Order: sequence, then structure tokens, then C-alpha cells
Amino acid sequence: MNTTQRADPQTSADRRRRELLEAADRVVLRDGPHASMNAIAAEAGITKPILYRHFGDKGGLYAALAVRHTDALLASLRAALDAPAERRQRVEATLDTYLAAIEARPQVYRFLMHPADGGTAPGDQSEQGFDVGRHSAPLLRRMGEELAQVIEERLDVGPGTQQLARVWGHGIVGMMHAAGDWWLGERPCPREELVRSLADLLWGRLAEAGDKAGGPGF
Amino acid sequence: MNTTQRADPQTSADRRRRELLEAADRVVLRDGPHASMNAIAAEAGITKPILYRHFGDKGGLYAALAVRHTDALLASLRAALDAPAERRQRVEATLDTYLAAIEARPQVYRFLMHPADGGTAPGDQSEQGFDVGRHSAPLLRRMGEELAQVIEERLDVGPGTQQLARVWGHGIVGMMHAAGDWWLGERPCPREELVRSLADLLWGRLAEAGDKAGGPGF
DNA sequence: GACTCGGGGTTACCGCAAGTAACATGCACG
DNA sequence: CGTGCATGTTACTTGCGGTAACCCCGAGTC
Repeated sequence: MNTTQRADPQTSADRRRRELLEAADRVVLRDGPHASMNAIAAEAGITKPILYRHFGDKGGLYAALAVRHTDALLASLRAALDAPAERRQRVEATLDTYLAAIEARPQVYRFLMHPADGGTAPGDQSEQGFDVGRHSAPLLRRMGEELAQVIEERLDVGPGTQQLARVWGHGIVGMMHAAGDWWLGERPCPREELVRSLADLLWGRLAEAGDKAGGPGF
Repeated sequence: MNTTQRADPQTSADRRRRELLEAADRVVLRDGPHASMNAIAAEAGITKPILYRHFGDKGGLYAALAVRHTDALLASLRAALDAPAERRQRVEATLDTYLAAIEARPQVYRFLMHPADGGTAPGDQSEQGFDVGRHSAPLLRRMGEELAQVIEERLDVGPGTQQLARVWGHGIVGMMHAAGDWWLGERPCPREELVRSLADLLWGRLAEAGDKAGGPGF
């Protein structure tokens, strides 16, 4: 270890990396996900090649950015999920936490939801074009897995619980995401109402509801 | 009207437009959503400016492409939604139709799920950067609205039905989407099982399930 | 027949962003 | 001193979206 003026390169590089991420964050949040590497470099007071040395390519930088925000959001979701209360209460709290987050910082949300887009590099010929479905943003996947784990740990639905938990985890997250996205765009109702409606859906109110008179029933 | 050799320009332009869309479809399905305008033009046997004359810009072309596929998928979903059967049956049929579609043609699916991305043109200064949430692919929105309408028409859940229907419509579509995306990537189970699990979720099995012994409950 | 007119087409270009050499500088260590 | 290494820069290449300017040819008109 070097204790003179020159800090050891590991720590120094890490600090620099964090600074660069801060700058990138500012730019991306200001200009949207299409911010250019030049712009980010300028904001950080340096030039492009340094960014590339640190993050490889644009995808790398964005991935690093996404991890930061994703971690933060996941942490608060976990807190809501772990609160000591009735199940329904906790589900509502989790929904509300997520919605409050995307409401408070839609730019972050929009950035995080951008699909990875870095799967197939130019000139890939191992697979013809792209075959897999894997399209969703990493955030959605991570939230889905996280929720799946919580469900599996705490719920007992007989045999096949594990499988069911994963399906439900991803399904619920998707429900939350799509409804939230729509709500954020149209703002048709206050947040609590949305939360209640979604929880009602999960509580089977759709299945129980009566048919409207006259129609063939739903 | 001109009945000589020269067809009237309207019809002719429409035919040409369809041909161009066919070509674009082939390329996009082969190369992914990043297919270049040059490549598409080449596939159609012409050059770029013609594409721009017909579709304005890349977004226009992609929108036209998306509308075609979206219409097709929506039509088959509507059929499943309208089949004469029990509610649960119909829900399962609809889920299965969607999943079968994305399973059969993941490239189309992936293309359709790409967010519009054309909202904020370069140089937009009416809003600072981007504020709204509106991120999801048009397909998701349209499916959500469609389902919402069906729910509202056929279900009676007392006052506020309309609002509830829209929330549920978008929520259910999102659930279907996220679960389908995950399933398509990992293939952890056969399709019918996924369908059953999702329907179970909508039928409130999560809410009814018992806590696992020992934990604080979920 | 000469002359314009308009649709379909092309070449050649602009601007811009990602990514990459290749070169320059400062600081520690032998 | 010279070597190594991290840090930084300028200047370039490549590829894409988008456009301007020109071209060709069949049709109608005088």
C-alpha cells in the first residue's frame, strides 16, 4: 500500500468511477436516455475515451447507472415488503412504494425501463439475428425474481410452490409496471385509489364480480 | 379516372406502400429492430429517399409496421375474449392465445414491444427534456384499453366500474406481458401450466394462500 | 414535334454519435 | 536518468438517419 500523496490506483479509480457516474446521471436525467457520450464526458469535465476506458462502451455505462438506481429502488421495496402488518397491508404498501417512486422521478423510471438493447452486437452470427424473447428491462426481471423469492419464502400453496411463486412474482411486477406506466401518463385517479384497485384485482375481485345484465357474461 | 395503362396514382402508391412494408417486415424480422433504412431499401430493391417519401422517417415506417402486427394480434385476442364459455375458460383462452403468439414469433413480439422512442425530437425545448412516464410499447397500451373496454362492458362491480375496468385492463395485460417475457426467456414450464398459474393469480389464490409455518406471514 | 409537368428514382452529401488509434503528460520507483 | 503506468487529449474512422439536387420518362397540351 502506498501512503504517500499518490493514493493507491484501485481506490482512486473507484472514486473517479463514482464521479463519472454522478455526472452521467445528471445528464441522462436531464436529456433522456439518448444523451450522447460527448455530452456526458463534457458534464464530467473530461473527454470520451476516458468514459470508454472506465465502462467499455455505452451499454456498460448505462448498465452501471441502472444498477445504482435499481438497487436503491429494490431496497425500498424490500422495506415495504418486510414491514410488520397484514398481508393486504403489505401488498398495498409495496405497490404504493413503487408508484410513489415512479411518480417522484419519472425520468429515472423511464431510463430504467429501457430494454437492455445491448444483447446482439453488430456482426453477431452465432444466432441468426435474435431469437429469444428476453426484452424487458433488467429492473423488471430483478423485481420479479425478488418478489418471487419473498412469495416462495412466506407462502404455502402446496406442491409446486416454487414454480408458482416465480410466475406470480413476474406477473405481479408486470401488472404493477403496466398499470403504473399508464397511470403516470394519464393520471386518471389519485395514487391510493390505484393501489386499492390493483390490490382488489389480486384479491380476486375480478373473478367474483357479477355479470352485467343482458350480456353473455364475462 | 384514367383507365389507360397508367393506374391512378392513389392505388398505385398504396400498392407500393404495401410492398415496401413487406420488405421492411422481412428485414426487421431477420435483423432485429436495429435494421438500417439502407438495408430495408436494399431488400425492397430501391434506395433510401423513397422510403422517406412514403413514411416520413424511420418512426413512421416502424409505426406502420407495428400497426399491421398489432391489429392482427388484437384480432385473435378479441376472438378468444368473445368465445362462448365460462369466464375462467375465456380468461385462460385469452392468455393462451397471447402466449402462443409470442411463442410462435418472438421476433415480431420483440419488435412490437420496443417503446415508441420517437416522442421527443432533437431540439425539443417546450418541455425540459422529458417528463411524462409514457414509455410502454403501443401494443401494450392498446391491449390494455381493449381489455378495459371488454371488462367494463360485461362486468358489474358497482359504482366506479369504469375506472376499475381500466386499471384492471392495463394491470392484467402487464401481468401477461411480464410473465410471458420471462417465460419465453427461461421456458421453465409448459404453456398450459403458465396459463393456469396466471389465472389462479387472478382468481385470488395469492390472497387465500396460507402462511408458511414459522415466518411472519406474507 | 417541342414543351412543360409530375411521379418515381438515384447520387452525393450533411450532421452526428459511437468507438478507436496514437500521441502527450505527470508522477513514482529502480 | 529512464522505465512504467495511469490519466488525459486530439484527431480520426465508420455507420446511420435524413436531405438536397438532379435525372428520367410517360402523359397530356399547344
